[in-house]
Amino acid sequence: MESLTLRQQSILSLVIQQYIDSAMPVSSKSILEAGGLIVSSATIRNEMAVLEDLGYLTHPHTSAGRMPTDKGYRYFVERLIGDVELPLNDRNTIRHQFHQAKLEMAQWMQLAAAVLARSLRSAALVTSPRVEQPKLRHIELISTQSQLVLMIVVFQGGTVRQQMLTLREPMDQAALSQVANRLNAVFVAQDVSGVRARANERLVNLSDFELDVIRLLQDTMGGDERTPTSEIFRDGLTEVLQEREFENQVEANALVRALEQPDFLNDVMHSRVGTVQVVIGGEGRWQELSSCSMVLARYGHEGFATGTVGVLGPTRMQYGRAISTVRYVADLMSDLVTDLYGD
Amino acid sequence: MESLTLRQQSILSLVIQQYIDSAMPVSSKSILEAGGLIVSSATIRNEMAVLEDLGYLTHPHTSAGRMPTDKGYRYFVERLIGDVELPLNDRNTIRHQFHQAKLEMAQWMQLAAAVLARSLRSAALVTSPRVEQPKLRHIELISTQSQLVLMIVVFQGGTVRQQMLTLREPMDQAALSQVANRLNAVFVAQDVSGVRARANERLVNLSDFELDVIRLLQDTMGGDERTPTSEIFRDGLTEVLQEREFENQVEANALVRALEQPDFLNDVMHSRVGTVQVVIGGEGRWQELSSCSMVLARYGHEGFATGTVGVLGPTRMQYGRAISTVRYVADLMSDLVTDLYGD
DNA sequence: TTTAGCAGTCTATAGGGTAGAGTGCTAAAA
DNA sequence: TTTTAGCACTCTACCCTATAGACTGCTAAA
Repeated sequence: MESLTLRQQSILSLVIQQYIDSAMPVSSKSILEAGGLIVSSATIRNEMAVLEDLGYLTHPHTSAGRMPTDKGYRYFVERLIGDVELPLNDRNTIRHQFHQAKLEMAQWMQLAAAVLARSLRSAALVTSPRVEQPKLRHIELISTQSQLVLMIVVFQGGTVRQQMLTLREPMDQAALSQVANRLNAVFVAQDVSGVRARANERLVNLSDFELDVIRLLQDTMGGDERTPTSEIFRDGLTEVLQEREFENQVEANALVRALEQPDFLNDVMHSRVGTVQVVIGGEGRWQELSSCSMVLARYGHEGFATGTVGVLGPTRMQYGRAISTVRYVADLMSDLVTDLYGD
Repeated sequence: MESLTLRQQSILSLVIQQYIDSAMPVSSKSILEAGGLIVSSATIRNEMAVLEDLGYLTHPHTSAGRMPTDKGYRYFVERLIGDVELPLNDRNTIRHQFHQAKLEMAQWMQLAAAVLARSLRSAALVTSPRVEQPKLRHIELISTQSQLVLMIVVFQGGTVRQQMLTLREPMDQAALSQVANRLNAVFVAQDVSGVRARANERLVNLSDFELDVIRLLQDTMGGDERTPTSEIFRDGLTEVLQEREFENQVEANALVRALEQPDFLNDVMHSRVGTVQVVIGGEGRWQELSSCSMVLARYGHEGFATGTVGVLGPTRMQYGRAISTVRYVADLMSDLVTDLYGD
């Protein structure tokens, strides 16, 4: 990333801000009129040509104004916008919206998505917090039909997972409850490795059915990485489809398809590290997002339980506002995780 | 609904079928070429004019072919398509897709939506089964932080709901477990009214905290109708946005907005009665769906636990295939409900 | 009641011409 | 060396017109 003169930085900044507002290529004259610079439009044109040579701006055609490239946005995000905290006013509005919700994780996540979507007029994505080493809190076995059992597993922190398993021979509810009690006595407060260790210790004493349950329990506790343990909440698809760049039906479809694909989303949402991260134009990795940017933030407590919140909009996005809003919502979510999961 | 001559019925049917295929107004000549009728195009034109007078067809402009009105589609669906069972081939394909899933309700519903969406190239909607009079199976209280408690309620049939509540004064986990045990002893196997009755019987013996828990329990069991107890699973938004009628961005946005609005969906999905129901053009009730049709079916067991599956596409929809596919998927889901919830 | 034939209607498309918004370049000014 | 005025040049967006062609609706005959 070359270093730009102050004047070049100002011009780049002005071009980007105007382009974000208007979605139209920006002319040298309109930069002049925006004030702030005391040079002629010809000088601005020269500087713009330089910025284009350096790869920060482009041209749709000869006689059109300039618009930012992904590299331009990147420079803007990393060097030109100060890292402002969200104004008190907005903070209050957002906190107020959360205040009305009951203390339930699922509700909060849906709400977080809604708040982000409406506040930033973008699509919003929120993943549920994933506990790194879940510990068993309670296991329950429920007979539903002669040969079918519903297993309900509650983890510390309150995550609940349910799973069916089939019986080789019929068992009544009393027998099932007895098994559940035995398992609870042994495995409660253990994580996956603890469960494995304790199961191995007492292999001889376990019935076939108990072994089945334990195997399923281990699966549920994170044996296989393929099953994503976190849900994804979405909102604001409408908002982002309003934008100019998605008037074109093909682009719009590509975006909708991407946002409908759980695999794709999991990929995107789980690859984030650090506090707030800005992904511009798919960053070469996700072709579907070539005209989109994402602002993502982790929430929760590293090494314990973490999730991701973020917004997705056109590259022509209000980065400053987006970054501070996403960060603020992530902080609120972190507080909630602390409340729900303890310290 | 006037009665049409056989020839009028044939023409209406042909117009609709061709329009569904091509999305273009259908001319008298193309009806002639489709074969089946041994009359001239002039006669067909006359009949078309009659069908237009009766309200079954329209005209975008004078020199264009005919296209069906909502009334035309309605007549077609109710009288002109025989009620065919889904071909064995398709049945097998669909059953095969479900076969791979584990026996978990949430997974099945997501899968049902995916199967419908792909099989019919439409948006698909599936609501989770709602138990009419849920009975308590187990209640669990988990301390997360000094003043916060997570309540987990398991209903008969395996539905799980979680809810937070705040303590007036700190309690440790042992105390909480004791409360949970007492409540389980009293309230297990009761429905809402049972819970209310038993709570009233022993009001004097209950602590403030226990009263709080019972109140929350009653809420959760369906005290207030506003909280929708069923989730909605979606898929295939992409498919439906591909259709010609949604090239127009305004229409497309209206549809996306409608499908993002939980209230709207709840309204639509819970208002169905009967086996398979076809809603054409929003039926005057839902303006957002003016160019859409829905094919909906209930699944589960009436008076016990029921949900809805359905697809949403342009009014120009393959009704025959849609009806038999939706019905077949609903039947499969009913079987699953029987398996999971017992008879 | 059906049909051939034809006039009339409307759309979709292509061609051509123009205004205007912007740039790039050149040569003079600072 | 940097900045600027001025101007030629480019490209789009828009409007106007003309035309081909796809259908219908009507009329009068079969």
